[in-house]
Amino acid sequence: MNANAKDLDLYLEELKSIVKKRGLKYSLQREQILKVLFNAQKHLTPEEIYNEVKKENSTIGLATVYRTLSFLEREEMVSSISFGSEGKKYELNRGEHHDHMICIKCGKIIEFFDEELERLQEEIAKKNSFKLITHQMNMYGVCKECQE
Amino acid sequence: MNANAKDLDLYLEELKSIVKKRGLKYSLQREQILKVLFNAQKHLTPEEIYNEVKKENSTIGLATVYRTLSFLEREEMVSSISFGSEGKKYELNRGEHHDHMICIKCGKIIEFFDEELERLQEEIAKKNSFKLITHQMNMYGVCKECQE
DNA sequence: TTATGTGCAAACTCTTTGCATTACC
DNA sequence: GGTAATGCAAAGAGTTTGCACATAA
Repeated sequence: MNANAKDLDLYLEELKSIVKKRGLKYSLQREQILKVLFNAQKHLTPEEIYNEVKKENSTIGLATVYRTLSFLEREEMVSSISFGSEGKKYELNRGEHHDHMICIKCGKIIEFFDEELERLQEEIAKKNSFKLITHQMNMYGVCKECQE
Repeated sequence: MNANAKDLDLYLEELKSIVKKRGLKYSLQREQILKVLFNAQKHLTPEEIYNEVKKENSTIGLATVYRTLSFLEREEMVSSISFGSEGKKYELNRGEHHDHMICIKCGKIIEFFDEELERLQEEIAKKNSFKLITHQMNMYGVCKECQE
């Protein structure tokens, strides 16, 4: 059992406990969708998730993917991001908050976390009597590779 | 002639010069859409813009609004923002860049500008060899009024 | 057993496109 | 007069919903 497999188990446990807490049911589909999100090294569209799950479970429906993503987002296990004219993309919440640098050439999304940025926002919110819940900082530009 | 009327004229002049530069044509519809964006005190959906223009010009088509918004965004006269499950909303670019605080209760968008935030981003981009072009910082939370 | 989840298809919303007509230059 | 813009309707994309059936608890 490697570290990754262990981590996945933790997510599956979390899913089980949420499902139980809400009096809902655990299903293979929910597990498969979560697994795909876990294994992805990037943000995925519902369509991409659907195609990925389909490799293991040819009968899954796209509607199930949409329903599951809404459910997982409501339960804060995944987050979505959308930019430009592209649709929503989803990622698994891996604990700590982060922001995004988005390459306008290749579409790659680079995640980052900056302590000072977090502090600064709190300050700006306070200054405006705004009760901050979450934020999304998206920086658009050209990634290192695409500059060459 | 008040200050506002003067400002609007400047935007109309800018539109005329862009249209000329591109070898395109000036139209009443483009002018009316720009005027609506100028008068709006908030971000507008294409549908809202369409309804607003319709009050003065009952034959305008929704497709024209979409086409004009794409055009104005391409020419950097307007910007769009989209959040949550809501569609895109548009605003006139009034010269200086700003970020947004979005109230999750009433949907209000509060604009702000913070010098230090701008500086910090440049720094983060540089640290990651990312060529920054623009950014969007969206802070989600509850506005002063909705906290009461 | 019984309520929830699923798959399918239809419906819906938002946006884009083709085309004949209009209007700008 | 020639070309771009418009309005309309139809087509597309992305997403949601209704319903019968399957399945977890």
